[in-house]
Amino acid sequence: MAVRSERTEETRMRIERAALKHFVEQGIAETSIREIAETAGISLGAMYNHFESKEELAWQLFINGWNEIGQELRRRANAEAKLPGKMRAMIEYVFLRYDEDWILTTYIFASRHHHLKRVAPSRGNPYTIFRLVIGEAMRAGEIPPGDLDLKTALIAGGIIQTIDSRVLARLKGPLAQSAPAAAELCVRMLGGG
Amino acid sequence: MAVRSERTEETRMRIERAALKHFVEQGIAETSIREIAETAGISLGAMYNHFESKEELAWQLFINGWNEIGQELRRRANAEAKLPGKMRAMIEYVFLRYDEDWILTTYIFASRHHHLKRVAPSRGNPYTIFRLVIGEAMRAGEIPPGDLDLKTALIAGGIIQTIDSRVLARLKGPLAQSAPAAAELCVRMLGGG
Amino acid sequence: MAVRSERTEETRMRIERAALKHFVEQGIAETSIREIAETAGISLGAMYNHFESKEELAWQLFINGWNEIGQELRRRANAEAKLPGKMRAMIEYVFLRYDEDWILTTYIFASRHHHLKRVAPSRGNPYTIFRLVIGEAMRAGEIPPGDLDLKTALIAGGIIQTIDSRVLARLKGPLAQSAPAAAELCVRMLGGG
Amino acid sequence: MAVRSERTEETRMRIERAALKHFVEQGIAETSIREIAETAGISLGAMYNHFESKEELAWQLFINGWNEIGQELRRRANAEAKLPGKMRAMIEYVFLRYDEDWILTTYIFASRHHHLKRVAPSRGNPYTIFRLVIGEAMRAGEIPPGDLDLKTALIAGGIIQTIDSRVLARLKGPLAQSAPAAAELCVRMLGGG
DNA sequence: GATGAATGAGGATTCATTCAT
DNA sequence: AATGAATGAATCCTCATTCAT
Repeated sequence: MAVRSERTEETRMRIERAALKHFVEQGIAETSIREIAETAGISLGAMYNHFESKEELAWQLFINGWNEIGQELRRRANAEAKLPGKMRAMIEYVFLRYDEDWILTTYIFASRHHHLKRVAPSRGNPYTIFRLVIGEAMRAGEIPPGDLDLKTALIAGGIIQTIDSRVLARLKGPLAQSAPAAAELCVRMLGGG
Repeated sequence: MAVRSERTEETRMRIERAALKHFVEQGIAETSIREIAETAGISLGAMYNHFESKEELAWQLFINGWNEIGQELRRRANAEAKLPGKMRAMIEYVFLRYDEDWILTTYIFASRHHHLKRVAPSRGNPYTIFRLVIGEAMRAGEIPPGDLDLKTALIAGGIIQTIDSRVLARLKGPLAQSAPAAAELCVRMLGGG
Repeated sequence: MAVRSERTEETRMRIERAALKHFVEQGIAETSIREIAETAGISLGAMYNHFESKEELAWQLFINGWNEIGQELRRRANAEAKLPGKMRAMIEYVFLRYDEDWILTTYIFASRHHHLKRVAPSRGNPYTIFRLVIGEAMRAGEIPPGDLDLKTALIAGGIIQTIDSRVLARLKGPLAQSAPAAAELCVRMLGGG
Repeated sequence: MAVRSERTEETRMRIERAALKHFVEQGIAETSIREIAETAGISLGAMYNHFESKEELAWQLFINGWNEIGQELRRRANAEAKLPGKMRAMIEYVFLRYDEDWILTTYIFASRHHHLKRVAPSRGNPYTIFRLVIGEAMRAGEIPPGDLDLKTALIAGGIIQTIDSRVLARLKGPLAQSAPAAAELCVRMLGGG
């Protein structure tokens, strides 16, 4: 039983990695189930023992990662007292996540438009966490007041673009080492520190 | 001749608007030529009198807008002497472009990943313009030195996200009026002003 | 224009005849769209220029024929004054229809279970017509009273089975020539004449 | 061993009932082995410990019932001396069978077309029994001579339709109580009594 | 006997593109 | 230029059946 379960789990993992690879390289719509199956080393039909549909597979990969990032961002932000620490912890986490598993992290951020219609804006959503953190800093007087949504968009968009640019090979080396610099820039933008 | 040409041009425009609408709402891959034709009010076959292929249509819509934005950004940046003016002029332009034609502007930025394999990184590319402007400001001593690519990513990504968030209805009203605030934040991030 | 329309109509007809042939020989579920297309001499994809789906094709073939038979039965019954005449006219029509186009007539009756969930019980429905005619004869005192539904089922089922048995090659020759005998038996069953 | 066998038998029964349910509700082709397994509460693979194939399962369910009905019809007909008694006994049996197990009886008659290619026309076949009984009555002078096949079709088809109409909710209450009326109508049709 | 993952053929449907009219 | 039928490859998904455990 344990053996079966392990094997099943292992197959599922192979499918997920294969799917991520193709989704990131070609896009979701441009990837066929057959391609994923071949890369995963299983038959076409077996795919459906593990996932209901291609869209569901894409969704599961997205939402699990999306929520995990959101939750971890919240946890790391809460562990720090002030904005600079929070911002640095958050950015560091995202960049570390990228260094650990660039393909998953890229997928999550690159496919967010495809899925965002289905995501409630407040459920473990990374955007929301950034918004909360910036809003609190404003209320605490750490940074000057201002258009919260604008600031959130600038910060969150900038961080995601950093990953994007990396994928397009504009930035080299482990991304995490850029986290302090990025965090400092972000805090400075917000008028803190 | 003139009449024919006007009509043709008008049909072409209808096709482009129809395509943009569907591309933005559903994505390029998820949009069929038939849907575009129906929305444009012409027959399926007639599409091919105006465009070589769906991919070519998507590409033309993208690259024309992309280059236009890049060129206009360069022009506006060049018309200003210092970073704050440049940044403000650039952001204002992007936001005005969005207010004028949100569907096209959204399409350009949202579809950039689909097309970026085909885009040389330096040809009238908005990223490149931001990079040049920030790089010049560094060399001129207007802002402290630092990782140019990181800064470019943070600035450019932030601005694009602003549009994205607008589409997801997180920001209201004409976007252009947020340009001064956004520019100031960006300049501050870069350590200028 | 007229030519196009004629051609289109001719293609549609070829599809319908091909579909009927396979549906009757193999059953609806056991017939593939590809088989129909091949028999009709067109490509697989072209099928969908003429019918939305296989189920829709099967349904159109059924409901058009079903309603036509119902309406004609009503017309022929109305043209006669008394039960024997009505019954004979009705049965004759069904049998003639079979002799003219056995494949369509067989299809209609053999596929009725597949479709009957979708049919309102009273809209031009052959059963309903038989029921009306028998009910009127009862009220007119032409035949003794009794369980109307039972009688309708016995009469209608018997007539349809006649066709069925013919298809299974138990009855030979033109079916229409059996109409008078069948009608007489039915009237006798009902206690008329 | 006995225990095992009982369990096995019980499982087999559950499969059969599940299959009948789906076959009657959806049709044979439209029912998957997986659906049957789920309704029966066993795993997909276990199905094949009990039946060779879906078609074989459908066939066994049909032919066992079909032959049982044919044999019992013959037995009941033989136990009566004259046509009215025979007809009444036969119809009563079919109707009782329906009241006892409508789902099986409905399946048998509704699926007969699917299987009839495989059925020899004379092996315990209910049609054949009706044909024999009517033929004998003719030869015995109980009823006037006439087209035997036509009469058989009318009688047998009528009786089956009675069940069909019941399923479509046109007739209410236990069907068996309609047997005397139905038998009388049939005898009258044949010119007997 | 039971389980459910694996297989791979088959089927419905879509779709970009072509082409005769 | 417009029309829309025709083409056939491609895609998603289903399903009967097998088989290792």
